[in-house]
Amino acid sequence: MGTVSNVLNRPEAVSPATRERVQTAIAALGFVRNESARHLRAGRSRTIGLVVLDIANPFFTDVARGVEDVAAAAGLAVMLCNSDDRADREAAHLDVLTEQRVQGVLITPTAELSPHVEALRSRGTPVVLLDRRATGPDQCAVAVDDALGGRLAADHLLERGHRRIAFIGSSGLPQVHERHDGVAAAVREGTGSTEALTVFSPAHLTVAGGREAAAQIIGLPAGRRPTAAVCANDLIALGVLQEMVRHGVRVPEDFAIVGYDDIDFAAAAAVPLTSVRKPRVELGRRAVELLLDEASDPDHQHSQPVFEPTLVVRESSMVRRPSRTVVSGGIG
Amino acid sequence: MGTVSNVLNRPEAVSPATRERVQTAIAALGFVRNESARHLRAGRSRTIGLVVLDIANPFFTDVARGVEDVAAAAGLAVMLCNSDDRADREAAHLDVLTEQRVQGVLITPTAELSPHVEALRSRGTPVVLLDRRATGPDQCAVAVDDALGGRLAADHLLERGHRRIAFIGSSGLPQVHERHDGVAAAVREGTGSTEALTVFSPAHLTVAGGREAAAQIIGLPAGRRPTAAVCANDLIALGVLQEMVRHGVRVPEDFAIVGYDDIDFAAAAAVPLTSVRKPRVELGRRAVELLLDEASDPDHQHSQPVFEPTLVVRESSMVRRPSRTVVSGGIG
DNA sequence: AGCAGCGCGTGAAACGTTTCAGGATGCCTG
DNA sequence: CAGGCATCCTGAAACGTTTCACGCGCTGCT
Repeated sequence: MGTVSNVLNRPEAVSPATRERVQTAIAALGFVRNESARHLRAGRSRTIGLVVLDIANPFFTDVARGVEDVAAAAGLAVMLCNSDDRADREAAHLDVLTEQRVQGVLITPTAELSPHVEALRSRGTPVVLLDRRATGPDQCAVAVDDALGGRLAADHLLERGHRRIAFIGSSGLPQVHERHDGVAAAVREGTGSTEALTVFSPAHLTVAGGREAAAQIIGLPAGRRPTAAVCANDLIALGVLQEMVRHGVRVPEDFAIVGYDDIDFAAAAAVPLTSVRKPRVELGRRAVELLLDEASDPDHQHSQPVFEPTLVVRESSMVRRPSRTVVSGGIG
Repeated sequence: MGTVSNVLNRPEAVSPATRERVQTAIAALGFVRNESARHLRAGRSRTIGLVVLDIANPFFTDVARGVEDVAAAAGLAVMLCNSDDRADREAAHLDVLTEQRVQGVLITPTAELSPHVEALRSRGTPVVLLDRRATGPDQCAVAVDDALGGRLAADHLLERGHRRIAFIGSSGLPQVHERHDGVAAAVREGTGSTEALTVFSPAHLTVAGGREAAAQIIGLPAGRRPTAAVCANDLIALGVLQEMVRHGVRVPEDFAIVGYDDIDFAAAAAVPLTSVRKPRVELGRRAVELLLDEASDPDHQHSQPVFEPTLVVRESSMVRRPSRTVVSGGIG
């Protein structure tokens, strides 16, 4: 009935008497609007999608918190989807979101950019990349200067006297690649050598992945073993820490560790972790703001803010190496 | 068009030629079904809601993983909602889920059972309580025997010689209350005294809440200070640990800590945490299974499985107190 | 007193899908 | 060759909401 709709949406257009009567009826019947019907009629839904790489990584739950705050304030529901860094799961989630005709999608994509993302955009659905740089100027993206982050981490270790450094992180993700490049550049400039950096690529960016990489490092002959590691995220760093401790390798005395993201658990670790801090909640908030603008403003200008990370120094890297100012990464 | 619908839903009812033709057209136009229209017509949606107390608590993300696994296998999308232990946010989420006519809701409710939950059930929407006992026989619930969990934790500490024990957890949540009761019963039986147990109720079941309680404990005169704590969850335990370490209190020598949930980070803590393990993923899986049964089976029998927790002993409680077999909690 | 205009309520159409009755076509059988 | 039947497609109705045109009755102005 038209009047009911008016009572709910434009109560001022209904006489007080009728309004009252309708509201009583609504309360008595326990009537609740059917969102699907509203959506069907309106052509636009009141939901946005958020697709993350790993829901078990507190970094992403913090981002999600920022997303939910802003979305809720705008009256939007959030569908939180976990791709687990698998393209097929990501695609499946994107299909569902497409069928639901969500108003927009925030996504930290898996390694390769799925055609499903393009399909969404070509339908006119705004897509904002999260913690990932845009591939072109025609879309919004909220990113972090990961080359800088990598550089901060590496410079810190170099300053402490480390001359054989490991970078631990799978190679697929561009943001991880950027971190690696930052580390590599800093190490090259700091040591004059390209051999001072060893790269380890565990299968996943998880605690288990960290343990796996640490086991490899421990397996190296002492002379070629790195004395410190920059990890692609804090989960890896925690895994490395666990495995080192388990094998009696002292952190930071025998091996220094720097994580990335600065999740809350980094500070609570067996040895509190030095980490590269990103504005987690703010990333999420900002991403939704861009999404909302793109969805509502007809002459929306795409925007690609890049946040600056900072280094938070804690115990896991707080030792100065005996100062042999050897420049090349030779046998030590 | 009816034929298109048939091609998508009952392809065998369409001649191969037409089928082919329609599929080509679908691909060419990038046609994607409108889920809202399907839902409107069908009367039932293909979405379920999951409302958790704290998305930043890894316990709940592990539960969510179990939920997603089973839901995805059944072709259902999951709306993950975070109530942050606030009744108003929970109510808002439940309203949204009601408007979306979700097929069912899994919820770990805040302290008091919201009337919104009853409203949902009276509309015929199945609601399964998660990590929470049912209030009556007329609903499904997946719970853990938290009295047993509390008992396991307390017995362990008593066995190690502790005679003044703290329980740290806000009083509002029934599951926390049950843990407390288990601890209290064990302490009473083990010491013959009711004064051996002190309860601390931080504002939230978070790391910050743990720090808050630890500060209180540290503030007590040495003679009345507990020598160990059972925490209502692992986040609290981590907070307690941090604060103790910060104040130079040695764990476990000066103060033993037992957590609850056994999240992955418990093992990675500064001092690896003894914790009461719950089958996290399994809780989620089971909850969805019950939900699906209730939603589809006309003569569904409500079921209220209770899982048994186990104690995982780690370093945070691994010291035997000097064996003064004092029975009452006197000045020590 | 008559009419313009306003305030409010009514009813129908439309959103995109599924379902189902009905109709067209062609084949088989008697 | 006619009747019956199976196969496949077509068209209309329905889901619940919003929107919009319309119409009714009242107020106030001339």
